[in-house]
Amino acid sequence: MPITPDLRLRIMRDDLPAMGPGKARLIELVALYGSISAAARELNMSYRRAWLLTDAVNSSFKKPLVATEVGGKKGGGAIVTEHGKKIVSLYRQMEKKALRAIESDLKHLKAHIKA
Amino acid sequence: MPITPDLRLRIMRDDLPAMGPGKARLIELVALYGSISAAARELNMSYRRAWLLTDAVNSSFKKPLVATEVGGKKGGGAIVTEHGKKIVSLYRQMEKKALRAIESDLKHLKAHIKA
DNA sequence: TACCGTTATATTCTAAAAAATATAACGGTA
DNA sequence: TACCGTTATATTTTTTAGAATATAACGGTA
Repeated sequence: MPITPDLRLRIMRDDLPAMGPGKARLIELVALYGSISAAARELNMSYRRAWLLTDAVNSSFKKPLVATEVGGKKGGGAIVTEHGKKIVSLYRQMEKKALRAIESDLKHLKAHIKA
Repeated sequence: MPITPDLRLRIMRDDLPAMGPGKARLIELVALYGSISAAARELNMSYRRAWLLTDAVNSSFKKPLVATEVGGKKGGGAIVTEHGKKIVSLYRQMEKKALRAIESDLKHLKAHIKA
């Protein structure tokens, strides 16, 4: 089925993205691996970029979504706070709701697009 | 109010965008001006890009959304077909529905973002 | 005929985004 | 002490999306 919707939701703060699909995905992988650099590797993204994204998220929200520590047994690491998990989960739910809201119209629209 | 949602809906056909926010806006301006080049000027977009976008739209849909003619009294021009107007209107409605579907969650999310 | 503004199309240039690279500091372990 | 993998940060390079530029053809008008 080659015709699909691509719905991107970004939450802008002063015209800068505070949350969006890339940041959400990154945070999910940070939660999985406990490391910004491991998440970046998984996404084939430079560590710098991944760090800048987490930094932007943390400085956009009132409370941090990602907590980092440098040095230590594993050299350091990052965890996603409980608060952060709730925020990402809410964001994902919003994506799903938005998609559900258009699915019947989408079916109609698809009928007019070449297969 | 500096915190706003930016919701972009793109309809992908074989991983290429068949309809999206840029194409919809362009088509609306073509309808208004009766010309691809006038629409491009209004959008501060190169004519080439505008033409490529309309071309991509027309070749993605079964029936053309934009009909062009070259030469003639005004040098040529472009009109948006009735079918095209319906498609763009449907797309705009989908955007609105998607936004409405998330507005209450958005309010909740906003509360966690710095003012 | 010589223009005019447009569509249609190709080629070159540019600026923004991301990657690559580099470096320092941290806090553990051997 | 000398590593190790990480966070944190700056600088340089590369990629690439879009702009600029150029050209042809079309169908009217003067």
